[in-house]
Amino acid sequence: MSYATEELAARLKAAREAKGLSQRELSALASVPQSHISKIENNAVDLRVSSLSSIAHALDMELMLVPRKALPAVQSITRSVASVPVVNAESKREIARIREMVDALASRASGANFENLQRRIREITQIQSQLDPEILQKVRRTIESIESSGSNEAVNRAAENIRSLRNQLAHRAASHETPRPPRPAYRLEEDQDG
Amino acid sequence: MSYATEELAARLKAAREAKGLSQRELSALASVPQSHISKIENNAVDLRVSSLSSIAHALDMELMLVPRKALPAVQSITRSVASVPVVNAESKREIARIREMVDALASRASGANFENLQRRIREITQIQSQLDPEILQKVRRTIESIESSGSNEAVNRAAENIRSLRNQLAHRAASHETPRPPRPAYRLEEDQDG
DNA sequence: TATTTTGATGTGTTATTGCAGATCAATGGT
DNA sequence: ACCATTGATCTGCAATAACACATCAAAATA
Repeated sequence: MSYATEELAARLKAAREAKGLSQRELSALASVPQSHISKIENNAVDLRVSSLSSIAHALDMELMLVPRKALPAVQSITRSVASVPVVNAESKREIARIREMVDALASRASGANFENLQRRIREITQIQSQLDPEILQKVRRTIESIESSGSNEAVNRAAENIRSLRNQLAHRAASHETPRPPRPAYRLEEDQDG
Repeated sequence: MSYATEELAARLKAAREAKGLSQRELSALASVPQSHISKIENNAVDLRVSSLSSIAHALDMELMLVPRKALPAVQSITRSVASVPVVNAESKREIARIREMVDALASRASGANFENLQRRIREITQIQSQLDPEILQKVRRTIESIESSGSNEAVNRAAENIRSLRNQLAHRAASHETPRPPRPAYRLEEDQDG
């Protein structure tokens, strides 16, 4: 469609992929037909604000009006937060599979132990940088080991296991990763006219 | 309409009023019927993204998708930039009148001198905080003085005059205004879970 | 290789926007 | 008192988003 919406469409698609969701999965979350999502991502429709908003919500995003003056700052912030740190397709699939398994498990297991496990999983999948399929497969196997027994003890062991993996990742990241955003990276007052 | 769009509508209205534009003026700028703008501001329609976008553009705003994580930071920034610093109705009218006069003048006058004057006027009307009707009336009188003569010299005098007024305002603001955002006012990583 | 999943595309129907143009009460300006 | 402007509201009409399905080729998975 118009140039103005092009970026929004791209952002939606990027956000969905960053979350490792298929169009159909997203369509379920946002209660919108898959066909429609496809059209939207291809910028083939001029959709309604409510639709855009609900899809954005499903992707943990918010639709906002930001003053031109604040644009550079806002863009910088969203970039630094959303920055999709190159999680390859295989990792995404692995993450998706793990999520499924946990969801399936949720019907049987419950309680503080399980919630703890869920948190650990959320933690490790949120690291994103340094996430590679091997690690994720370990995570998956760990969870599979619960599925058979289902005991509280197994849940705890898995949680601890995953925490350990997460720490390994964090350590790896700390050693040879981008040290830190060196500059503030945004400022107000873009000096828009003399 | 839906709760989600309510804030957008409110922001549009606020932005328009902050610019001292009437619905009809905005409708001209955005090529959208006034009746439609009224409905939009009252959140009575679920409008298309292109419409929202074009109106936002006319108001110097941009439609953006921002990740939940970045929301607090972004809101803080946009607030600090857009912060409608209580320009009362009378001042708004005064500003509008000044703009009209300048537009009218633009048909006769032109050149670097006139552009300079225009910039001065933009500057002073953009200060917004500390703008009171008295000052604005002085500005208007100054411009009126050009209208009669129309000489280049008069234009220059007016520009200088307005610059002086602007400096007074800036000084006033610096002395007993909010000193500075004392805290960063925003941070990333809203610690949204565990 | 066989199966499943994914994203893109098509069809028909319904609901609603968006536009045009007019009206109106309230407010403000002269 | 008179006139202009503002914002809200109504009409009809055309365009099209949104939906529910269905289908399909390509890619991923088994």
